Amino acid sequence: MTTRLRIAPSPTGNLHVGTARAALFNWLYARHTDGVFIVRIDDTDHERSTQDYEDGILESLRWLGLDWDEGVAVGGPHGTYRQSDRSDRYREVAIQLVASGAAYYENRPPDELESLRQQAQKEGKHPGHYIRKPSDPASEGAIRMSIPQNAPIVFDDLIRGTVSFEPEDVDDFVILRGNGTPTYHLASTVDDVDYEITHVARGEDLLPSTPKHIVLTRAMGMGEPTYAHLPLLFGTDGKKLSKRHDATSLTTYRDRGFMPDAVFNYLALLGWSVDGETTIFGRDAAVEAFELSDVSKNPATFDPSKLEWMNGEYIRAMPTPDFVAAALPFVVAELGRDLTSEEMMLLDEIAPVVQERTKLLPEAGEQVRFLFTDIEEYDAASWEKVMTKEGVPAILDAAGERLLTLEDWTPESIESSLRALLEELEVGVGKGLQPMRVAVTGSSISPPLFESMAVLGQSTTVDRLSNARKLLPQT
RNA sequence: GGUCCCGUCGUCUAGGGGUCUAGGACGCCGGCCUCUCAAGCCGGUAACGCCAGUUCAAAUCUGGUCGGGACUGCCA
Repeated sequence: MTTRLRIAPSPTGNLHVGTARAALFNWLYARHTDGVFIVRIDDTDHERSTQDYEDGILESLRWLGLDWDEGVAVGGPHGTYRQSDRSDRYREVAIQLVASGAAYYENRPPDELESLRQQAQKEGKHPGHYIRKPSDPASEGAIRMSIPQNAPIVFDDLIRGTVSFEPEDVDDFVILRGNGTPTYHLASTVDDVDYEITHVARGEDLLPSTPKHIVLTRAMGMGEPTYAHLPLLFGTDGKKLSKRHDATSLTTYRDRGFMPDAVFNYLALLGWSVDGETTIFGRDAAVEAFELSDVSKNPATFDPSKLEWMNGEYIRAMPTPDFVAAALPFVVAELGRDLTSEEMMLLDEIAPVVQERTKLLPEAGEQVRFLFTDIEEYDAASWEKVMTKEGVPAILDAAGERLLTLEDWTPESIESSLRALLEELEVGVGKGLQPMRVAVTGSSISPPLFESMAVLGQSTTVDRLSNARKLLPQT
């Protein structure tokens, strides 16, 4: 039997990292088992669902490299499908469940509602748990599931093991709202049945909903899928990762200059490992080794610093042309304009030494800025620390003079020329080069100096040495 | 409050009765290298929540306890 898995994002926001991680695990298992991976758009909340969010979520999934199988689910864009297209089906099931006695119309007299409200208060439960909010319109015909009280609801979770709920702890939950729209529980369960989903891997926050889904599935006369409840992702405060934490949507990671392969790798490591030793691995290796039953039970704290380290690993491992292509948008953003074709050549030239020093793509923009724009102002701390030292004017003068007449303008030639000069001046290499760095790049932190000068060009380099010199007192 | 889930270095994890004086990775600290910054290399720091029980032997099994989390909506 081929496995069939799905991810069901709701288009009420951008793709959340928690959802992305769940998508990743579903995708890994589907690919590992040569199964099917479906994307379903859970847009039963009409108020908050938007087309833009839907498009963004699909784009994020593609960015992460999670491809879904088109042609299995249809009706939505790009081989996905939307629950909003299946309203009739959900209503039909709800009616059938009422007919079979598995569900009932909620229609309680006012005094009974009041006593329920008081009971809810006493038990510390949300009042709406028993009664609809008065402000809700058209509430006459809500349909609730009736929970069979004869036996505990038990299931074997691939990750948790055997989980059991007593029926009296499961409330009669609404499956069809008063306005005729399905709730999440109904829509999701009906779809899992209709699309013959074999494995439901989702966040542990849905563990308490699982008995509801099982009751529903059985009432439809079907057997439930295999469940695998993934450990939650926590923010650094130890709470479930939610919108209140910063950077919870996948697009922020793309925008901050993270590589999809790195994010994929990092997310896969949250709750799972290849062998306990391997840290860096690609999609194929993950697909090869992945088992849902190997997923950890413990919640995982999202650690941005490890992700950043990993991103650096991936950036350094890329072919340089790929790095240039990935970094270009961030260079453009840094400059606020496009690069000319001449400037593109300069970027290609400097790229290797910048690539080594880049952890997040925007850093590449900062590093190469000095190549494409005049130095409007020097970094204040660098100037203070380096340029106010004694002997700096003489160093800059001598360097400018020497480089002005240098014939072979290459990093190697510049290096030997300047090293020889500093030896003549009896100035240490470290001490002597820093003023030049500040003069040429505007900061005491920059790509390697000789490469920087070589790419910048002879006349510009000499000009910048002289410009900085003019700002210093005459000796 | 009730129900359910979870507890190995600060963080992600390996481990599932002896090979564990607990391994790997990030971070942090120190050193080397070095034109700055990175990278790289070397070294260090640091954990089985606690208490019982089973056993010749427990991080591993059992019970309890403490702690954390999720859910408790006509949101998903």
